[in-house]
Amino acid sequence: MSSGRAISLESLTGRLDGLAPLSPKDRALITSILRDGASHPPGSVLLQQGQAVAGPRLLVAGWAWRMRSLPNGQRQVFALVLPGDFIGLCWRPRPRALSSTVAITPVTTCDAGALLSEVRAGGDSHAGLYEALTLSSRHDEMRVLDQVVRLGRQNAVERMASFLLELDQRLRNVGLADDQAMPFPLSQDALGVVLGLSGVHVNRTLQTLKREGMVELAGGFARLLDRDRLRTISGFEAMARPYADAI
Amino acid sequence: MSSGRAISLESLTGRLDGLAPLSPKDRALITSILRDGASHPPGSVLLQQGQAVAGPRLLVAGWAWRMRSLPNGQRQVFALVLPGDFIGLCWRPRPRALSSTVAITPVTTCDAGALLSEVRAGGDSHAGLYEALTLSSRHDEMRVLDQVVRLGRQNAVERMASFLLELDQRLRNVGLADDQAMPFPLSQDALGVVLGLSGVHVNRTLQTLKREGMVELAGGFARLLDRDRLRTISGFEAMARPYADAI
DNA sequence: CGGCCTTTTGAATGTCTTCAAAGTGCGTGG
DNA sequence: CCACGCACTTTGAAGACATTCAAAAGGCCG
Repeated sequence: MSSGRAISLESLTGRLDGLAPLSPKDRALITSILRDGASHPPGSVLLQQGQAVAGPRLLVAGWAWRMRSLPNGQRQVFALVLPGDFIGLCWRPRPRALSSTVAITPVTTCDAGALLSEVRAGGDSHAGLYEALTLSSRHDEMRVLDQVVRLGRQNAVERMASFLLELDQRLRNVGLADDQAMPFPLSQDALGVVLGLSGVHVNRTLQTLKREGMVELAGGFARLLDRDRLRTISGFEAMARPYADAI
Repeated sequence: MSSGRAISLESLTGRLDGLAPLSPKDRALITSILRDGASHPPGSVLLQQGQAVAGPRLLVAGWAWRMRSLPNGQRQVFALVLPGDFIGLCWRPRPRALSSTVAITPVTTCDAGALLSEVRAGGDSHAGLYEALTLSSRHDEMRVLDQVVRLGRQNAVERMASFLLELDQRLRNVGLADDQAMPFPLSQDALGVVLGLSGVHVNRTLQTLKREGMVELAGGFARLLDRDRLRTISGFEAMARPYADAI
């Protein structure tokens, strides 16, 4: 877990504490599951659609996507999974996965099974962490709805703006980006898969945003130079919404 | 609750029992909440995005859509809500709604707050119903993923086929449709809103399906004349998947 | 019958995809 | 150090799919 892309313990507890106040016991539990991680090369299937979930894991470093593979060989992405996000988190025993989770970059994950069972067994002593985990799942759902809006109602430029703002907010939230720049390991083709666009059109769309001075994208990093204009273009405050309890 | 479109008690308990075996106590509880319903005209907002949920309700008759209103006046539909579906079902106190639910047709709903609190308080005595409710929410999530696939990867004919099959399966599952026909109260414009297409293009798409003898659509009813071919066209077995436990 | 909503049709336009090829950057091995 | 290979980016041109605008036709209810 030495990658520069790995979430720090502070950022992880910070993110969850922002969702619901954590007790010292909660923090200790989080610390304990971070002890040993597993590495997965790009393309690794972290969770297979239709199969029973072995146990929840925490993504610590790298990027993955949550997607469905279609019978005709196509695939559709529902959301990105970033450091600090859980994979296969579910309160019922051995649930079956509705979607696959696949590593895009090299990825590090930790077993979160112990965390889940401790919280479940702990009752009130882990009420804060329980609440934080539930809210975290809620946000996953919210991001899928954002994706529906992108795919259903937005053109290429709008999708790109909305998606870049989402990434910006999420990565800053876990301390992996700052005001200046964020890591951006996606190829233009991969970006097209996420946004439901061809790689060629992603290229032209990015050129527009660059020409207008809103975005810089090079060397594995992205800079949002004009967030206000991007927000205007994106058309909905996908990521400006408070991280609040939500159906 | 006299509408011909209302779900019967048998169908409702049947649907939930298919998700998880219900006890007699579960069935009595379901019966009790069906006693009095409220009527809402088309366009009624049953649940408002961003607002705290007053309490869960059960849709008994009529159709609604779960959607988001965008700042620019556009709207995006995430899923249809049909008789037997819950609205605002959530295990946490006073959650905030991520999406609005709006009546398309005249609608009847029942308060399901008592059901939720009884199940929560009842512990093991309502384990079956608890499981059924949780799975029901899971299926709502699954249908949103189906919608993402439609919007992201399918053309007009494919979307239409996939959507009609979904409706067919869901309505038959609650006894509101049979092998022959299903009620179909949506105008072509409304259908376009659901599928992310213009009303005009919905019209042309339907003509294709009718000309090919796959669908009949008139007088508020739809007939799927060639389900096999529709399944082939739809490209993914959205609704043929077993209603199983799933992430 | 008249009004209103819905469906149908035509034509022009727009956005994105596809195919093909050229250009760029970077690491590996000679 | 240079040459090569490979993946990614960029560019052009043609075509597919869906939208928009406008108008005509159909159906239902007062």
